[in-house]
Amino acid sequence: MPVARPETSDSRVIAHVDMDCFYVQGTLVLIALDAEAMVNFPWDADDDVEQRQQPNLRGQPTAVVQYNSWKGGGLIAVSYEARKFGVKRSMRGDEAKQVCPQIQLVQVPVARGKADLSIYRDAGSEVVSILARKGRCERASIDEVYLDLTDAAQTMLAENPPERLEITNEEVLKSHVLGLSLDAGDVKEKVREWLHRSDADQRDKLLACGAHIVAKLRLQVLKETEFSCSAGIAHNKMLAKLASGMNKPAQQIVVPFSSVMGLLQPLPIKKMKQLGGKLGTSLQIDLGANTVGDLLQFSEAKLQDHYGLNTGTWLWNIARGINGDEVEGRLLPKSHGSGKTFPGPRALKTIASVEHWIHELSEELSERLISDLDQNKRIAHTLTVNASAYKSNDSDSHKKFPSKSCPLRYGTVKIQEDALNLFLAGLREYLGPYIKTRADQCNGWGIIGLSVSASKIIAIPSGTRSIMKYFHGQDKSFSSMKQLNDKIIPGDVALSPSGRSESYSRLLPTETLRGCSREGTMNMYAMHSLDQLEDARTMSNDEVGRQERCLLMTSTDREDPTCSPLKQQLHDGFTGEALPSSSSGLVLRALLPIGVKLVSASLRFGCGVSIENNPSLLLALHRITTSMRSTPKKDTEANFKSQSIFSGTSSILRFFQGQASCSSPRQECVNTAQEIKASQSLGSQTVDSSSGELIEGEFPLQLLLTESKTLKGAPNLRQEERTTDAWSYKIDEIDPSVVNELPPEIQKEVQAWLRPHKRANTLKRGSSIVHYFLPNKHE
DNA sequence: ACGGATAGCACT
DNA sequence: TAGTGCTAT
Repeated sequence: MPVARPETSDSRVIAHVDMDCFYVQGTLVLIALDAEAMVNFPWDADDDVEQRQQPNLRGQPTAVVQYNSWKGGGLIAVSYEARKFGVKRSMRGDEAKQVCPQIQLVQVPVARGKADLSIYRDAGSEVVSILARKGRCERASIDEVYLDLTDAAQTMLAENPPERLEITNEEVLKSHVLGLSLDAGDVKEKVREWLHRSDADQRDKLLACGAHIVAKLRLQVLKETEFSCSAGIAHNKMLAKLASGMNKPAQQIVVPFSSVMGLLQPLPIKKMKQLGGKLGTSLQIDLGANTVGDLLQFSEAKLQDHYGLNTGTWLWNIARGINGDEVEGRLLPKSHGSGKTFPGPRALKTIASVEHWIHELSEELSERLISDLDQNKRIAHTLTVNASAYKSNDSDSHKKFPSKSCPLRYGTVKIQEDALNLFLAGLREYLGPYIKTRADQCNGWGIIGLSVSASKIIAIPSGTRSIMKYFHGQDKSFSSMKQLNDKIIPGDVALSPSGRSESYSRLLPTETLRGCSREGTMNMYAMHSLDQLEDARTMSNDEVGRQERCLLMTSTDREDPTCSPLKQQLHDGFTGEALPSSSSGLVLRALLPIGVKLVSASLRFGCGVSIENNPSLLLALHRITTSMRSTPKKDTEANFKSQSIFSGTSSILRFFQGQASCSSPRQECVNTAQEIKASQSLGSQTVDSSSGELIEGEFPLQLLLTESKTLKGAPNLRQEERTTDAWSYKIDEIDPSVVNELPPEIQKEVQAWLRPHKRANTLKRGSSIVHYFLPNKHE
């Protein structure tokens, strides 16, 4: 009973909308295509035959297939026409041809030797941007959303109740209403009657309003995208989802409260979301429950005994049509991944081949991360590598390949290197203590699947607004994340030429380029929209700036710019020219700590100043702001607080002043993920908190600056894991008078930042920089 | 010795 | 936390 039970009488209006179809290639393709969405698109009739234009596949049995060389490829989507022939997802292309000889097979685009689903994702985003207009919207998958239309429905009911509402579109009359007897007569008339009757239950009226709203939305989607979709309208997510699949394609259905039990009772348990797998099987076998109705006989306690508190309560609830899950207002995915399988004979057996594919996957991932940053101002914080492998000779050949993750550094090359290192660390662990990695040999192992993914994607905070405003003369930033999302996501979906690596600078607005090039050639990526970078640039205006730039250059940036075309380009973007000097030394002094923090974070996370690395600066700043923020306990970013690396100014200053020149970092290999971690942790222990002195005689940051070299042979895994102590930031040692030199509009904020204990409580949370730069309260 | 590529989430 | 497992499409 510790689990809270959601309201039994749920009068929310929730819709689940499911795309029936999908995209094209320049024009149109589809996932589970549907007649209405079909427009002409190129089609490859038989791989070896010439391409011919298929003007119209409307109404024809069609399927989308990826990788056709082996048994015709695998189907990932099947049109409704083809389904009638028994064609099913996950069939082979050849099988599909057997049961449906006339089937048209459309191929998923291939990029970098792997299936590329970006067009589907883009299509999904298009639809989301439309569906999000009328209420809270949650992107549930690439082609599904949940909508919370409660507010809109209530408003509608108050202002324009159904019984007075004239039909503005016929679509709503095509709604299905679960439980409405359809035996006789004019169905439309009955639906009209149901939707508009004035004596209806309040909740039914709300649903009726929801039906109107959804009908309009679906028409809008069709009009703007040519995609059709189906929808379920009910009082909660579970019911809406369940219903949306009942009448496809291009239809919608309402689930009145009164028909919920009738719907669920006979429903095979496996049809319920979440119960399609092992849990559902267990319910059948262990409890003998084959329908949802069968679950009713079990007490909540009994279900909890079997499946735990949460799952038990959840089961008890859904058997009764109760589901309190909220519609999360989230239009964007929480992670990005790129993966590929190498089945059977194609298994990867050499480090070199693995490296190749990791590079390919990482490249795609990096591209998508840049797009995300560009379009949504979000930064991913964690890089994870996963693999599935087999061991042919050894005993426990069924061990799972461990997944490994590390902080994510932006930049294709960095991701490639980090990913490879993560893989190698995983492989080492997988193979056990004996590592024989003579490359290019049959080592008795094979890699069947590889995937590289990025998670912990967090929107860039807007903590430095007023400061940015001062330096920039105007406020281009967003005051809040929500605003940012609202502004960027829905409208701008189709705008930018989603990050091709050919020319990053071409993606920059000319305004940005002007601003940067005039002042030197630090060609900062995406500077235009990111106020934090303004700070970063300002910070680089004097000798400290010079040292920064020096420090920020990685060894490979400096020494080996030609290791890849991209790298070359990036290198070309940075010339290390002096930047104009600052106007006010005092301002700089006041802001120096911020700059130092930036630099420190940059170093810590191994980023350098180059186009592709500027996202890392953002990342760094983000880490700073999140780690400095005094975190409400519910804050999911609370984890960053333990990393508070910016707590020590005097020592930092000393540190910088002590570095008269920037010596060439010695080349050192970072061999494993552990070492990456260790070295990055090292950044925060550069200065000892008590003494304020460098811990090691040799400049330890050099370790950070070295790129990890690609390993072809055995990784040399060191076990030592250094633990870190955060610096303690001596805020009091900053001369308070510098604040007076600051422009009035930011004085208050900086002051509060310098003396948080005095000002913290008086300042409003939210838009203020103080919010982000407060030291952490402990626990 | 193939169902592929991707996501999200709960649990530990 | 990071890593595993399950579920879904």
